[in-house]
Amino acid sequence: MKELPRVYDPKKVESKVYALWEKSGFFNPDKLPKTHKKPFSIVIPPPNITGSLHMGHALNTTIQDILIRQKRMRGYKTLWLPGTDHAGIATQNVVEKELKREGLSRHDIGREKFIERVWQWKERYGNIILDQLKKLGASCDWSKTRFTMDEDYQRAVKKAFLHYYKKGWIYQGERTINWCPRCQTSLSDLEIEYEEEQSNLWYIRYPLKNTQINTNKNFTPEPRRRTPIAEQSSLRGAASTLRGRQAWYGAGANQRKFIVVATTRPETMLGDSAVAVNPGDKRYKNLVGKMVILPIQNREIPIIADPLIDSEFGTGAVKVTPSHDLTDFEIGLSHRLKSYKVINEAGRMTGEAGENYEGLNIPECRQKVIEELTRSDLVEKIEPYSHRIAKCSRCGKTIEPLPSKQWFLKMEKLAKMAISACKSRQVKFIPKKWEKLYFNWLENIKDWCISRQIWWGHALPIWYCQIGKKSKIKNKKSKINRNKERYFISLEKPEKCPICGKCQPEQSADVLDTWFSSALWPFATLGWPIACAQNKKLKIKNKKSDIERFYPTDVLVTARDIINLWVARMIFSGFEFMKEKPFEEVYIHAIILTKEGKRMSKSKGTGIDPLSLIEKYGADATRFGIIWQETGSQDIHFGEEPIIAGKKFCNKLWNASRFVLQQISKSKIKNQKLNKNKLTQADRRILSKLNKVVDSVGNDLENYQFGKALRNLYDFFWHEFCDLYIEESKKQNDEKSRRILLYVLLSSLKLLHPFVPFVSEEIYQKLPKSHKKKSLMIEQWPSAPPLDRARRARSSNGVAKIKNQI
RNA sequence: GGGCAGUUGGCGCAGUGGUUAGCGCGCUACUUUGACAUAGUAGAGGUCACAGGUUCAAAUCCUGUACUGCCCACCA
Repeated sequence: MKELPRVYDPKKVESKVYALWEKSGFFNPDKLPKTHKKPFSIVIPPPNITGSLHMGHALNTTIQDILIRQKRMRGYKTLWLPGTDHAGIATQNVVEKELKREGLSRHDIGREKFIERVWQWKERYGNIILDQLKKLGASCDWSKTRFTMDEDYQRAVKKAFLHYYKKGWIYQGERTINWCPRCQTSLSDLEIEYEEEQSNLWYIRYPLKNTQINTNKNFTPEPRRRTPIAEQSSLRGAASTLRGRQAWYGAGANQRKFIVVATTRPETMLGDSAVAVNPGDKRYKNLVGKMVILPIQNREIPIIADPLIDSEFGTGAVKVTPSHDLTDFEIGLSHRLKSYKVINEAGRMTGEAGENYEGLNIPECRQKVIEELTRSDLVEKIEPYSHRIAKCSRCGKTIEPLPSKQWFLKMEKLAKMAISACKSRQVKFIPKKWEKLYFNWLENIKDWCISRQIWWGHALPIWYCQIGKKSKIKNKKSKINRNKERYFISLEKPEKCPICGKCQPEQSADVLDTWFSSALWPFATLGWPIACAQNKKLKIKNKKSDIERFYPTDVLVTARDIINLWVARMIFSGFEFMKEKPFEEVYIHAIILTKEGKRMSKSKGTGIDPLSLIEKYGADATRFGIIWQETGSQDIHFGEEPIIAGKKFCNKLWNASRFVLQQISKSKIKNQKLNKNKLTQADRRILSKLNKVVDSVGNDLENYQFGKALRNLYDFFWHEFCDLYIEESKKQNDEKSRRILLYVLLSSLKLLHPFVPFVSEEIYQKLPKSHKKKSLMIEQWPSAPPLDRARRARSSNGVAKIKNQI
């Protein structure tokens, strides 16, 4: 036999071994040996096509690969279904950036050309991330790769939309929603991130009706008094500060001239519809129902009482701007307030803001408003204030709440379904503590704004009649909405308009929230709805479709940040469309942070690229190092040291194997039983320790304790096998001990394979033919005799049963 | 404001009641012996955040404190 190199070189091995696996076909459940019957399936959390592998993916992928490889070796018919997500806004932004380098915007080339451009981009770059998963060793069935914008998938999405629509759960509404002025689209609450920012809290005087205010343009106000720090901290808000100032809170309401509101956004006062106080706030009791004059706009607005107001904040009186604040919108609804839209979709002031302000951007307008109010002596004071500003999670720009016509999905019943699925333990979170986050969101759910004003995504299957607005409707039976705008639902492009019978209807310009399509992932990828429709035919032929065989899937592996964004939505979608959970278990793994415990971020340069780790240390070492640090759902402060340990370990494994291979080449190893009586103390010890590790690793993997399993294996292999037994065998130097060497090595390779698949496979392939199958992937997972602690404790007799297996 | 984690040798972490608290990386000394110097052998290094309590026994259970991190929420 050719001498193996002294040092394990992953570069020479990995691509070769991966090619061997792909050629074997064993990634595909239907090409596994016939003995693999019981299905075990995982659908991958589809990475964005814009993504490139980061540490989170590496951890996520490695865990799934460990599960799949282990189950495959245990004889399951394993399917790990890969794919990618079209990632609406993210992808659109990337392509827009590309256009920008050419000096173009998407509007320059138009919608159709733009979408074409995105597809081109996808063809070129969209599968990069999947190739990167291959570098890690992922044993996905690539023949089943799916994309959330595949033709079949698009059909599934439309079907789902229609389903909800028929149930009456989809409706259109004018609401104040989160709007990103840069991405030019609505965003759901979950697509928003908050950033702490230093700003001010402005205290503004709103004159009560019938109060003269100084509108003299030449009036010079007294220098503004900054509230001394001591006073600020000793007093909660301004209420107490002002209490002493008879002018505002004096003995009788009659003496008051103003009500003071506190705000972080003075520019929105141009769109105020009311001033609100808490109903229980005694300070303002007599003012509720009175009118104030909104400065600048000189509009009469009421003082109202609403329980949403926190009387502890500021002065306890708050300006209400239904158009530009989500809470204010709610208040506006319940008090039937008029809504003034003073900021437009581009983040500029509208005509409604007044001609002096129209066209200004937010900071300009803010400054101008403050100047104007100061001139009229209506600024009570300005306090420095730090608060959290809503930012677009895709582009990082500040969110602007805006009133906008959007499509919503009613969440009440869906949320209930998702809650009961988990309460009844049909779907289990591991670790269980994450259920809390899930319940918390579902129990306080709002309807889901599913429309987005971008171009890249699933178009809403909604069509508008072009002249229907004017004509009367006669056909009442059709799915015609009777609002001002006439629209209908159609999965295909309609030949002619069912409403007016004449026009060429236009499809809605909106697309669906990316997560609407991701929510269908576990079953849409397996062929829903087409495969479900065909199931009857297949039954006659005694065949089963993928969806029948592999749905529900066994486990979903993901991180906590998308529990609500994605996991919850998959759960209710599964029940709604398949009448069945999408997965039994949800394993929530750690998040990988920098060594200092900070978020890894590309822009800050704190990220570590797993590909460079693979390049430097090899894929096995990278997997090893990541899993080594995975201990439950404790966040990982990522250090490179364990990867170095992984590299060393691979080398150790390689060299121990070299030794064993040398030994067994001395004489032919026969497959016959060991004579128990001839076993030495060391023989018994290693066999017993092997049994123990088989047992514990099996348990650890069942319980998703990957780091623990790996550490157990490491200790066993390095310290028990290499340090003790190999050294001992050198002394023994007989056939029996060589047989034990081979047996323990082979067992170790099997146990280690899910963790370090490349090196273990490479070594396996070097074993004598009589001792191996086509690939380590389909070797039988070792099994230890049933755990018998009592007996094992008494003596090292655990070896009794194992000898028959050698 | 609410919730959840964490605090163990230089660094990153295991360890959920019971012998001298372990591991990786690093460090010190010696060893190139015929698998491996990406190694072997030996070793240094920790009052297990702090304060109480439960117990025959606590890093481990309970209570509180401090610090750090994360998440959620309609503090405008």
